[in-house]
Formats: sequence, C-alpha cells, structure tokens
Amino acid sequence: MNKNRGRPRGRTAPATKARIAEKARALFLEHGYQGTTLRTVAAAAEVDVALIGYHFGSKQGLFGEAMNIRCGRSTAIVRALEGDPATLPERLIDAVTSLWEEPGGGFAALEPAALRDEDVLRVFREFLEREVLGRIADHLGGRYATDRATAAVAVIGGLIFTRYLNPLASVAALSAGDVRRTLAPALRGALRTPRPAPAALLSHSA
Amino acid sequence: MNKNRGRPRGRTAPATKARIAEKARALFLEHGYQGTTLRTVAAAAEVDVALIGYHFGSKQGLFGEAMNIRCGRSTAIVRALEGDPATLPERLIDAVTSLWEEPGGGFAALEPAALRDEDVLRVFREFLEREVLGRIADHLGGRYATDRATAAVAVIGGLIFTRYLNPLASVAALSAGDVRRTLAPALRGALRTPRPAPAALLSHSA
DNA sequence: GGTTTTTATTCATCGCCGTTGAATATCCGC
DNA sequence: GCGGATATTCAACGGCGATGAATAAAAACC
Repeated sequence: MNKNRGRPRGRTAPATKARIAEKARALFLEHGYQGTTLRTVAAAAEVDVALIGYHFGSKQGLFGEAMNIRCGRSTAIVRALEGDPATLPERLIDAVTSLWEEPGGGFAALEPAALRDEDVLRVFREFLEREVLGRIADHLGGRYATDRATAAVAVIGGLIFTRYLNPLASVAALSAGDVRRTLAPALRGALRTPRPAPAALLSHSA
Repeated sequence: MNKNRGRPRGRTAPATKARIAEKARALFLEHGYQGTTLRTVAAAAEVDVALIGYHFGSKQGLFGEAMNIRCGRSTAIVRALEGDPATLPERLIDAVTSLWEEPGGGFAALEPAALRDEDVLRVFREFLEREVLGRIADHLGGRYATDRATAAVAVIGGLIFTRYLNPLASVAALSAGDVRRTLAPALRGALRTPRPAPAALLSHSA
C-alpha cells in the first residue's frame, strides 16, 4: 500500500550511508554522544531511523564510523614512526596534539563535556590499544617492545587525559611546542630500552 | 482501593531516603551512572521509582547526594617526596598505585564507569593540580620546577587514566611492581632538569 | 528476457528509560 | 478530632535504541 517503502530509484548504496555518517559526525561534535539521538540524526539525513541500524548496526557503530572518517585512521601515528629515532618522542607528541588541534583534525571540535561517556572512552581505549600501542610495539621490536610501548602509551594517554579530556590548567595552557618540549623527556624515558633493573630499585619502598 | 498506597505506619522520613542513597551509591560505584537505572535503585531499596523523584528530584540529584557522602585526602604523595631523590619516581608511582589498590585506599571502590560524571572528574583534576603538581613543584624548586612538575603530572595522570579510569588491557594487567618498573623511566625523564632545548629538536617535524 | 536473489529503504512495534500527576494513607499542630 | 503537611504507591507519558516484517528497486542468473 505505502509508497515510500522499498529501495528508491537509482540510489547506488553508499551516498546515503555517507550522508548519514556526515550528519551524525556534525551532531556528535556539537552535542556529544548522549546528546545526539538516532532520531535527530535520521531527521538530519532525511532518512528513517531503522536505516541507521541497517547500515551501522548500532549507535556505537555509527559513532565509530562517523568519527573515523576524518580522523583518518590515525595515519599520523604511522608517519611519526618513520624518521630519525632520536627525535621519535617529539614526533609522536606532535602527532597527538595535531590530531586534536589541527583545523581539520579529528577531534578538534570535541568539547570535553562530550567526551565523558563510556562509549566515547571506549573509542579512545581502542584507539590507544590498537593504533598506538600496537604500532609502537611493532616498530620497536626486540625483547622489551611491549613494555616500552605500554609505558609510551601511558604517557601519551596522560597527555590526552590532562590536556583534552579533563584539562589541567598547567597542561592545557601550554602551546603545542611547549607540550613537545615538556613531555618529550618523559616519552623518551618511556621508550628507552630498560636495563635489567638494579637491585637498589627493587628494594624500593614500603 | 489499593492497599500499599499512602504513608506507611511509623516511618519517620529520613530512614527511607538514606536507604535509597546508600543503595544508589553502591550501584553507581559498581555500574556507573549510565549503567544504573532508577528502577534498579528503587528495587534495591524496595521502594517505588517515583519515591526517588520525590526525595531527590532527578537522577542527577540522586547521584549528587549519594556520592557527596565522603571524600578522603591522602598524604601518600607527601611521604613519597621524602627520601633518596634517585628513587623518587619509583616512590611516586607506588604512592599512586597504593592509593587505589591498598585495601583502605581512597579510590579503591571506584569503578571505571563512575568516571562519567563531571563531579568525579573534578575531584581528580583538583587532586592532580593541588595535591600532586603543587607539591612536586614545591619540592623540586629551581628554574624549571613548574615545567618538570607538569610533565610528571601528565605521566601520573596517564597512569591513572590508562590503569584505573579507562583501563587499557596492557596497563591494567601489570602488577604494582611491573607498573613501577615500566613507568619509572618515563617519570624519571619527566622530572629530569631540562637542558636548554637543542636547535635540532626544535626544527622538529612537519 | 524472465526469474530469483540481494540490497536499500520504510513501517510498526517492542521494552526500557526518566519523569510527572494523581490517589491515598499516615502523622502532626491546633 | 480535624486539616494540612508528609510519605508513599500507582499509572501513565513521551522519548530512546533496537528489531522484524513489508516492500520496491537493482543485480545476478540462466
């Protein structure tokens, strides 16, 4: 009976999906994850709600795909790994700050308030685990690669946390260059191949 | 007509309200803000959902009252600052892990999911700024004290973030001793007095 | 070129959520 | 002992994310 149902004329698939993702991204950036409902996304894309489920499976799926469009699968990290190992810490830190702060960068417009819910945090967790830790460990290689990459990820996560997610005045106030200068020694320490721990450090404290 | 309706016998007000807040607190800590529904709180307190609205106004009101019960401050950081400067990073890291993991420790019961709420985040921000950054900067002294303390706080914030608030498998899986061993080089790098930056590092990247 | 399968879309509905208004039973000041 | 304040349950509302069925176009098949 109804007319609007069924596959529309001449629409080759991906245009609609891309339009949904685009509108969703704009709304997520403006109102955060919670503040964006599938129904408003559907309305913005002039589409039925259920189509979002069809294309993206769930709201989380939509969020993941919509946000990964422009943040480009973090090729920034990959690029940072190439080049002089002596200045690797500086390049990694720049990659992170530019991810947020470059005009086209993925998370530029994300309000701290938009970052607080569990689903968004999960995205960062997966980003850090897969894109950052995995690639750094692969790049380092050797006996302690995982330990060194873990330490590096903790430092990078600290930068993200104290500058963007839950900004401390003293970190957020730094320029990108200041961040590089201030945090590079820590990251360099994290990446350094560990000497077998001296006994003095093991008979540590309490 | 109905039987259970109306004010019950002999109940003077605040017992019920306190019971609700208590159950709510436990559930918020266990499942986070989102993961806790008013209906489960009501069920745990053996009360109708609407009574929560009556006593607390809204879910946020309930959260605020339930969580504001206590906040303990710790002197662990101060103690860590005393002693051999050579092993200061190790002591600082131990102070943080023991804050969470010691049985009586202040944040032991905080589930990661509780991070969602703005008030909880503010507690961590103030903890890092006042308790950690301030004390470390005071203790270090000298020309670059603030920069060095900022870097240290970023590393410590990274530990808190990647281990407790938004746990990455590779960080959360470490023992407290592993954390010390893995992260101490990064923290040591952060605390090192910076040499005036060589030009090679400033003409850095892109 | 007709038939079948796959793809893209809307429609209808489900169960849960937080909130709100009304009903009702007890307590308390007068 | 009566009238308002208080404490509680009941019932419903609108909005959310999800899902299954219906349907129409396109693609694949023979």
